[in-house]
Amino acid sequence: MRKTKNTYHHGDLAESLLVAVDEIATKFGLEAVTLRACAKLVGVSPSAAFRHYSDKKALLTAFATRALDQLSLAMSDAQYAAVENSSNPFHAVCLAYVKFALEKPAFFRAMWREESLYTSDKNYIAAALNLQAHMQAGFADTIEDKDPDSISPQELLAWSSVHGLAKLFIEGTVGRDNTMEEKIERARDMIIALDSAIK
Amino acid sequence: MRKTKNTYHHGDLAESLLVAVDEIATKFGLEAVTLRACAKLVGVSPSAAFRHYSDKKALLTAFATRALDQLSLAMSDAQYAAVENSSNPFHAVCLAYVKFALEKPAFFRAMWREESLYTSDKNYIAAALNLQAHMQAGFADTIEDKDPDSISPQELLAWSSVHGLAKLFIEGTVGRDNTMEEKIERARDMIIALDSAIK
DNA sequence: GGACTAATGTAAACGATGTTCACTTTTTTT
DNA sequence: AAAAAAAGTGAACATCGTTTACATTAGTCC
Repeated sequence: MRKTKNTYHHGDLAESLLVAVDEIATKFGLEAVTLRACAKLVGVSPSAAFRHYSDKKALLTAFATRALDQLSLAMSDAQYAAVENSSNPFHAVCLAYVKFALEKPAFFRAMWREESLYTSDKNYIAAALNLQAHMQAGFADTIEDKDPDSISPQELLAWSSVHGLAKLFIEGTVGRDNTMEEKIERARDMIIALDSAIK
Repeated sequence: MRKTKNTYHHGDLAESLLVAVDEIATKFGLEAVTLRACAKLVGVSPSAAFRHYSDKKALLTAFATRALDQLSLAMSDAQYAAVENSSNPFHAVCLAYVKFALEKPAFFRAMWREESLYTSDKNYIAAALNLQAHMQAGFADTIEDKDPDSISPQELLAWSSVHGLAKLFIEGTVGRDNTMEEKIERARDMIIALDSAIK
């Protein structure tokens, strides 16, 4: 797989650390992500990480940025598929958002943890704006929008509600004893209610 | 103010620690809340806290519970005032939710930080259910609800959207360079959109 | 009113974490 | 081939949450 001849120089530590964050977060939760654990997983001394990231926060910001991109991708995939099936793209995009949160909670939580992110980071902001664009693209045919640069109240409602539902699910505030399927069903119902409120 | 005669026994350390959490969180943010800092602020040794809370998490859970109660109160106040003024109670309750988040971000964030809370704590769950009840009470005249025990899709939409908007504001994802007034205005607009989607 | 007990505090220590610093090893440049 | 830059190491530090053994106070019972 990877040439482990020269063990001193790693090759692409920056990337490997991100993979390590992924692994640990997925397996043991975001709280278990520690610099030392990542370093150990990669097989490198803790201080090595600082050659590539100024901070733990910087590493997590990079990870969050990547997570945002994944979500954007999932949403545009869903939209594309909906157009193919000639089903409702608005529904599809909204549902994709909630589904992503349910299926990859570590990623979803990571991308919105302001307290452990540099939310002013250029790449992070760009990814967030990109996500917003994908969101609005999904709304395009459903919500009439005069000014495509700003967010209309309807768009804000749509985004807020899927975001909020995802959060409520993940926090366990809502649907604590629902199965995954039931949660998705509830999400679908909410999105239908949302739909009728928007057009 | 407080009799500082006997410095050994504090009197009501459990309560004082909660006040300390409040002070530090409000002044320096939730991340600055550390057991040692709280203890120092109260004037007590770090280990003393463990006589009253099994954990840092337990302390934060108690704080979150209190925050939930405050939010419940703010919402029922808003509802009451709206009824007095014969303005729209649904709008009032929703706006109160977002306003609380904007005005007391530390509290709002504290109550939803699953990662640092015992979300299965009895009191915490009770407070969360109570909040939900206040929410639904605010919706009562607006959203027709067959089964008052469960949450209808419309109610879920309402809750999700105000919760989501609050989060988006606090995270800085939306309205990063809006003033407080502008944010409230946007919230109002969103709630109006929500309203027309629900009845 | 004193003795016993429970409650509540302290001080010192531990392991884990993020981070820094002086140093070494490899890679790149010239 | 030499010099400079890049990427890694290991030891150390401060801080944090937490535990342990001990000290002090408050409450209760005879």
